[in-house]
Amino acid sequence: MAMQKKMVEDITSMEVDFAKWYTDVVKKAELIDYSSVKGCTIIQPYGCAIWENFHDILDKRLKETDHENVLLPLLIPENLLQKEKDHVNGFAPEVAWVTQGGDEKLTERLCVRPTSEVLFCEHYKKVINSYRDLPKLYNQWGSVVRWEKTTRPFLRTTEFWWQEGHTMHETEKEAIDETINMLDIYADICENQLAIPVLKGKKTDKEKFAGAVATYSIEAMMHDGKSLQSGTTHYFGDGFAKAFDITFQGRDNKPQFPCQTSWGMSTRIIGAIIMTHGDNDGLVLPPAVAPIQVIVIPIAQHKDGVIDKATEIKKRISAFCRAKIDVRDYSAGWKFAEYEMKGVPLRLEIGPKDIENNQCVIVRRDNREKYIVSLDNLETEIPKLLEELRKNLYEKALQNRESKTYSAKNFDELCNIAQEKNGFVKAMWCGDLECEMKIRDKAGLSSRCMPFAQEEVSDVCVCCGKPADKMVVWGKAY
RNA sequence: CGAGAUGUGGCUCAGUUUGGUAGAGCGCUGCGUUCGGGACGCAGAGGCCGCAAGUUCGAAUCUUGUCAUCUCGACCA
Repeated sequence: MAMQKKMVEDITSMEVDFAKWYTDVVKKAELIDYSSVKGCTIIQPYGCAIWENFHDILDKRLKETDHENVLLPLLIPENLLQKEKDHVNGFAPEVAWVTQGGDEKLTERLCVRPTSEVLFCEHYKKVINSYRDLPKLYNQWGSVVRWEKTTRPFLRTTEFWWQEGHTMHETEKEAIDETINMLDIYADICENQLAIPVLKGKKTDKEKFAGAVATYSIEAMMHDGKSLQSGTTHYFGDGFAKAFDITFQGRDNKPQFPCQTSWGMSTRIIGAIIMTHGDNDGLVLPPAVAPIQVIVIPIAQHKDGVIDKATEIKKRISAFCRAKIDVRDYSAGWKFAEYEMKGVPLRLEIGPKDIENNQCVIVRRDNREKYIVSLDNLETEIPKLLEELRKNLYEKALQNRESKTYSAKNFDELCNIAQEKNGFVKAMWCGDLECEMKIRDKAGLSSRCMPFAQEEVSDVCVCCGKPADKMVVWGKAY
């Protein structure tokens, strides 16, 4: 009997070690490679293609809502960064500095942008003069650098790619609406395209962005019950505008400060996709961002006409989906495993018997269900299956979240849940930082957000017992 | 940043205790046989042993430093 040889492509199963499973998937699916600088990763073609698909989806939504893309510098002079106190204090520990140009020491050091608020402010000061210049709805696609102590592929890297929207508005209401509308767009893309259910809510003061009046986020639950902040929007009021002396002449002919927002989603979302949908065979990609939606695999491809027929089918379905054909000289089984690892939503097998019967076999990645489909029906069946797969991914993710969501009325309950389970805990909070800190230190949970969809778990704070009317979702986070 | 672990062909690792001139499996290349769930045979190619300094006649192996990766913790818009 032949010895079963060790498969180098083996992926650690999630139940054994979720963290290792994650890095195995990231590496084996060839999403990223490490560079020689700590926390800096190379996003490989397959990972990059996922990001590009995400980029296209979001960019389209931004343009539909009148946002314009710009490109700002990578470097920020120190004095500029210093202008807004809270902001600089928040970011100081994690900025990288350029101190030398060629052989010459710089008279003023330059920071590599950790985010671009101050750059946008400097520019907005110049281009905003009248209420007629507002709103300004700018967005930038680019990368930023944050010198993190602990890094993990996609989830927290030293350099990461993202979009950062920075907008200026005439009124407070308009700016607040912008932060909420953007959060809605983020949530909509997550849920309807990426099949990731999210909680929309407001961050506590402790968790909010340095310099913001309010921060909102969408929180997604990963397969292991941990939370991943997957998109954020900030309302700044006129704090930055004052610090940077940005004024415009109002409708009343008087100088006024505009109100500002910023918001971003990053390559971290790829981590969310992996940890929401992936399984022990590797990635499972939602069709909207899958670089390959249908992989065509010719069976017994050495036989006459098989490759021709498969190529013809690939060309035909390319009209309505991202399709690829693999005619490499690997066994069919090898290819099956390969594309399952890469999370390709649908596999289309076509062999001599199929050709004879004018049919093919389509297999779904999410549940391995096999369908025998007439070649006459590909145009209707493939989109239908892709959509069913998306729905199923969403349902499974939602079910996972719901099965790992608990509620606690008092501190003991909260601690017990935190001790025994991984997941979200709904509990009331009085609003005091002290209670939030105690919950972090004693229960090991941080506040994820105060969901817009509030529920009254009880009427007193889970920590101090004083009257409370805010429900907070607590959890462990990436 | 604290504690621990690791770094040897593309990948997974052995070799380090006791210093003596580098190994295996997989992958890769070529040819042939296979081909509906990770096929097989034969023949090949491929390694400044993370980097730097030191000890030594001699270092993958010992010493020091440094960089990176992983795990846990602290930190983390």
